Amino acid sequence: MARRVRLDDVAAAVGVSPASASLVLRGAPGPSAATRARVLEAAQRLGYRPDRAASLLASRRSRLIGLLIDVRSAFHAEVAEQLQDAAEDRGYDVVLSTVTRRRGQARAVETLLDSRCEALVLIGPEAPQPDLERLAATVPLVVLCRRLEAATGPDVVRTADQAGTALAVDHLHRLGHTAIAYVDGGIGTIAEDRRDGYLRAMGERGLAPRVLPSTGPTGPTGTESTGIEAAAHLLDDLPTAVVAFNDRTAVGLLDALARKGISVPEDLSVVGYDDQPLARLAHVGLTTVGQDTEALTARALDAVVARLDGGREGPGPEQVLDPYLAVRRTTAPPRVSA
Amino acid sequence: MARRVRLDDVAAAVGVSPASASLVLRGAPGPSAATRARVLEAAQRLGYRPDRAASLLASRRSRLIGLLIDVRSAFHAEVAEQLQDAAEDRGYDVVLSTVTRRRGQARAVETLLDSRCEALVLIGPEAPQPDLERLAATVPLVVLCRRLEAATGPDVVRTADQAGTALAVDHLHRLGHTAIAYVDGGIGTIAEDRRDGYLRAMGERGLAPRVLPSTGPTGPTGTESTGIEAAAHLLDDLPTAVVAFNDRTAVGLLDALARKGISVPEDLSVVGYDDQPLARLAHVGLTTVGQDTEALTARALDAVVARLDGGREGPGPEQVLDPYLAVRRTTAPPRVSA
DNA sequence: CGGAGTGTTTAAAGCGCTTCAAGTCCAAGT
DNA sequence: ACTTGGACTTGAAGCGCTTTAAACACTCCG
Repeated sequence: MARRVRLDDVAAAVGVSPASASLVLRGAPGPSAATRARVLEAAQRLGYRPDRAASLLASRRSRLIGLLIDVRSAFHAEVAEQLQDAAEDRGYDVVLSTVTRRRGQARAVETLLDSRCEALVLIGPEAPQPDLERLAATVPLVVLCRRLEAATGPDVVRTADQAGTALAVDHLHRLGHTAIAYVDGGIGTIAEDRRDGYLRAMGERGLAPRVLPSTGPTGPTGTESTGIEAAAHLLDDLPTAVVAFNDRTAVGLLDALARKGISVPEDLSVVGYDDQPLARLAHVGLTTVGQDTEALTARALDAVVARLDGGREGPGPEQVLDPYLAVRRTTAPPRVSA
Repeated sequence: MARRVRLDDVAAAVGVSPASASLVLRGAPGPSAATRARVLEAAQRLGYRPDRAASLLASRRSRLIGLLIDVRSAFHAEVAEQLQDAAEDRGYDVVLSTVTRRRGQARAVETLLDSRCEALVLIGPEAPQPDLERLAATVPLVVLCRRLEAATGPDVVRTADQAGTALAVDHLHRLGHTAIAYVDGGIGTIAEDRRDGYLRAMGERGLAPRVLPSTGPTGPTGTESTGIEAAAHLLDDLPTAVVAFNDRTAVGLLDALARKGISVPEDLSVVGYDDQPLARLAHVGLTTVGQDTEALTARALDAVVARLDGGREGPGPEQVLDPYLAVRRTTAPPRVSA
C-alpha cells in the first residue's frame, strides 16, 4: 500500500511551492492560469487527494455541518439526503452522526462537535429545552420539526402541525363529514400540536370532537398497532371519518378495518399525516398531510449559513412552514349525505 | 462564543506538560495515578474536548471505519447502527457517508477516504467488480451482502441467498405444497442467487418451477408494484404457494390478493425475503427469510480488525452466513392436500 | 558512594495543510 | 534610468495533538 500523495509531492512535481499548490487546489485567487493548469494536471496524474484532517486543522473554518439523525427513520433519511445536496451547493459538507439504542443523542452530538462541525442540525430532538439552549450557546444550532417555547438560542424550522390536522378536518368537512374522530399520538410537542389543531378545527366548525387515546404509555406510540387498537374502539360507534396522528397509525387502522369488512372510503374516510412513501404506494393511496421536506431543509441550511457566513448573532425568527394535503383514495363524501 | 479549550490549557491548569496530559487523556500507560487524577479532574472542570482533526493528523492511526450507506434503506440503517456499536467496543469509530441521487457511490467513497478512514465497508455495492478490486488495493475493503467472483481484493461477508430461497421452498414442500411459484427480482447478483436457489430447490424435489418475471427493466424492481403485477399473472393459474424475491414484493402481492378475495394462507401461501420490520408487523405476519444482521456486521468488523490490528494481508476467506426462516402467518398446508 | 534500574515526565519534532507577511518580477509611469 | 504598482510566488509560522527519545528523580545494589 503506497504512501499517500501529499500536497508537497504535487508541488514538487510541478516545481512550485506547496503554498501555490494549495491555492490552486482550493480554487483560491492568486496563481496564474499557467501554474494553475500545471498543478491541476500533476494532482490529477498523481492521484492527489487532500487530507481532510489536515486542512481542517490548518484552516480556521471547517465548513462542516453536523446532522444528527436516527438512521432508522425514513423522514430523517430524506432530510439527510436533501441537506447533503443543498449544503454541497453552498460549499459546505455534512457529517452524519447517528443515535443508536445504546448511543444517545448526547454522545452523538459530542462526536459531531469533536469533528469540528461549525453548526448542528437536530431533527425533532427530544432533549429538554434547557439542554438545547445550552447547546445553542456553544454552537449555531438549528432545531428542525420541533416547537420550542420562546426560543432564544436555537433557530427553529418546522411545519405548522396544528394547521396540518386542521387541513385534514377542513377537507373532510367540505366533503360533508361531521362525525370526524381523531386517533391521538401520545405525548410530545408534535402530538400535542396535531391534537390541538384537530380540536380547534372541530370547535370552529361547531363539530363535536372525539379523540381516541393512543396506546398506553407502556407501548410505543404512533405505530401500526395504535391504529389497530383504535379501530377496535371505533367499531362500537363508527364515525364517518377518522384523522390519524400519523401514517403508520392510519395504515394500521386501514388494515384492521379491512379485516372487519369496513370499506374505505365508502364506509369510512381516513386521513393520515406525514405523507410517507408508504402512503404514496398505489395500493395504499392514503390521503395524508405532508410537510415540504425540501423547503424545510433549505430553510435550515439558510439559517446555518446566515449565522456562519452572514454573521447573524441573535436567534432568527422561528420559521413555520405550511403543511400540504395530499388527497388520495382514502377519503370521499360520507355515504348518507352523498 | 469562548475559544475552545485545548490540551495545552488543561496541561497548564494542572502544571504538567501537554505530553503527559495527552497520555492521561488517552489512557496510555505512563503517568502516575496522582497525575492521572489531576489531569482528568482539570479536563472535566474545563470541559475539554479533544480535537478530532488534530489527533487524526498527529496520530498515525485514525481508528476510523468508513461505512457507505444509502440512508433510505432500512437494512442499511440497521447495519449502520450495529456496526457503530460493535466498532465502539473495539475502539474504532464509524464515519457515515451517504449516497444521494445526485451524489454517487464514487463521490461518497472519496469523502470517506478524505476523512482518513482506515478501512471501508460497502453494503451491496453495485459497482463492477474491477472497480471494487481497484479500491481494495488502496484500502482494506469489506463488501457486505454481495457475491464476488473469486474475490482477490475485498473481503466478502454475505448471506447465502441461494440457501434462503431453498429454505423457503423446503418449508413449503414440507407443508405439502408442490405448485410453488417464484416472483423474480430482476437483475443483480442478489436476484440471481435467490432465483437460482429457488430453481435448484425445486429441481431437487422434482417439482416444476414457475418464475414470474419482475417488472420490466424500465420500472424499479423488487417493490410493491412488482408484487401487484405478479398477482395479476398468478390469477390465471393459481399455484398453492408463492415465494417472493423480497418482502416488499410479497406485501404488494398480499395486498393485491386480498383485493381479489383470495385468502392467505388458506388459498395461497406466501413467503417473503428480508425479514423487514414491515414483515414482522402483527397485521402482516409475513413468513419470510432473513439474514442475521448482527452476525453480518460482527463478521465485517472482524475482517476489518483482522487487517488493521491483526496485520492480515491477503484476502480472508469469503464469509457466508446461513439465512433463517421466520415462519409467521402467511404459510399453511395447501387446502386440498391438508 | 557510584552506577544500574525503574518509573515518570517532558522537550521537541512532526502530522499535512493553510495563511499571511514578505518577497520577486516585470511592465507602466515620471 | 528609477521608482511604483500590480500580479504572482513563497518562506515560515502555525493549527492542536501525538510520539519518540531523552532527561529526570528516585531506589536499590554492590
